[in-house]
Amino acid sequence: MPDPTGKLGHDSGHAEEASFLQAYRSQEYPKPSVTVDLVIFTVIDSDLKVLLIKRGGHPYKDCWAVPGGFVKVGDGYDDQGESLEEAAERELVEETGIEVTKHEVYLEQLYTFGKPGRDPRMRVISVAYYALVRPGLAHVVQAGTDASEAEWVSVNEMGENLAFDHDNVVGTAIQRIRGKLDYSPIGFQLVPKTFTVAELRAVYEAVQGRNYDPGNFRRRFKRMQTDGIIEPAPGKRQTLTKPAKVYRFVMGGRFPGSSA
Amino acid sequence: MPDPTGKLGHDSGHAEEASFLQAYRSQEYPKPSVTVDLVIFTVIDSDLKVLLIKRGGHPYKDCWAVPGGFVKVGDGYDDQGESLEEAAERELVEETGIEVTKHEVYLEQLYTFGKPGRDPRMRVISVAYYALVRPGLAHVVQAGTDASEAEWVSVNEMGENLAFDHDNVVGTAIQRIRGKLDYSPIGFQLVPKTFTVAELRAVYEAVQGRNYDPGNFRRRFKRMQTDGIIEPAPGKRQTLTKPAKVYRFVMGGRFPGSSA
DNA sequence: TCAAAAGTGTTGTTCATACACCCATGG
DNA sequence: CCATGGGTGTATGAACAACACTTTTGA
Repeated sequence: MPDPTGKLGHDSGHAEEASFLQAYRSQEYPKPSVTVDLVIFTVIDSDLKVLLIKRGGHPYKDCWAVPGGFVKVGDGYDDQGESLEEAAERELVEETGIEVTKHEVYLEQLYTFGKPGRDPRMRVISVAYYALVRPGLAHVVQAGTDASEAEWVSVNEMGENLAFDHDNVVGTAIQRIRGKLDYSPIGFQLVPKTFTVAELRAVYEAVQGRNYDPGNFRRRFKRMQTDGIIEPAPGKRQTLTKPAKVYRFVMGGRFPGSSA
Repeated sequence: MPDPTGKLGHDSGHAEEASFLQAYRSQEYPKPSVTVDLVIFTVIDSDLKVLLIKRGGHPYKDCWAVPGGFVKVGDGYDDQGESLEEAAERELVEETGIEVTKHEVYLEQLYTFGKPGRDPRMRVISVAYYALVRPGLAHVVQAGTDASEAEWVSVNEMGENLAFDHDNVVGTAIQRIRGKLDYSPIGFQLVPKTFTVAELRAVYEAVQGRNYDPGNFRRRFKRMQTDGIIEPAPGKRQTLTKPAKVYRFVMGGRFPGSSA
């Protein structure tokens, strides 16, 4: 939208017209490469994990990094390529074999990282997304990856040695989901489609990195139920001791305070 | 970060790496244009306003749009150009004459819009920022704009007829500040450096589009004071009737719940 | 003196936290 | 029977909302 012509607009014969033409002939200006990076979360064994990929080539060879790829840009007027969201979904399928619509994966734009020098080869601007994958789907990962090593890494065991500025990217993503957990329904995206109170609580504890009082959490859970956010589901869950009721997330029910 | 070489990346020797990079630099893939758009807010007459610019050229000639410009990308290894943040700051100065550091303007990345076709001329990916400008500085705008019309437009009087997808951009920005107002100190960025309780309340009302109970808001105000977020400032503010005490924002005091 | 805005008090509701407690089941 | 975890009750305090109320000023 910002447009080159807009400000200088009146195409009279000013010195500004030069830059007008330059801007319009898009090839004159150098353009950055634009990629989409994906921070993919899941919860395994009550532990928040991120999908990392071991880099096979330079730079940062043998370092762990977050999966990502170039945004497909068309080459003309007719074809302007894919959207950022589509690029992110495509990347998710390529890396994990998981399809967003089919598996009801939550995918949201996180932040755009564009500091010069973050990729030593060239100017790269990277639009980061984060995805929340249900535990049951986590296994699919092995199949989707081509040759490169992929692994679920606990956010607690993760050092500060990721490739590029991916430490920052992952850190930002963690902050985001921690912040959103309390006032948006993202917690349900990290739990099986039917779940018990304790399972949801485990997710909350994994994300926030602290313990919740079981009784208080149950009350909070009940409030969500009366608000129509969750509802009982048929069946029970077998635990170590007493079997527990299972619930499911109600897609239509609006979360309190989530007008957006 | 996603990298081209990463996935394919079986490049063996270091010697090869240089030439590999050179080879890669040749633009095999088409790249998008990347711009920075700016949603600049201020509060005038207890009304939330956005700075819009009338477009002089096509497309969307004579439509109102949000200011924006291209991100400067270097053309080589040494120079990779300016960061997104720098581009946003530069754009702010160019359009309004306001300097971020000097005038303590709040500037934050909002969202990245990249749908194909949003600019009919070419593929444009636009990283949007929003800025919060104190009322006293709003006048500077007239000076900074070159030829093109610029105007503070009330968000309430704004239709759905902005250029490109700028309706969406502005709408997203409004949502953002509405959401952040309650749990972050952004409200102080829309008020003079010293302010009264009523002035801050007016800002809150302008942003949220609803009225706050003066008594209750005062209590909330006091709580911020005991929390060390704001402190009394010397002087008084002359109002229509009874003069009011003025306060100032304490830069160091951390906002409750704003760990990030 | 009167309107308007500054400033205070009171009450009720909701929600988070802490913590004590009962109940059912598998070992 | 007994430990574990499912499930319930109660008390406290913080914060918000609604609303009545007093005080201070300029016109």
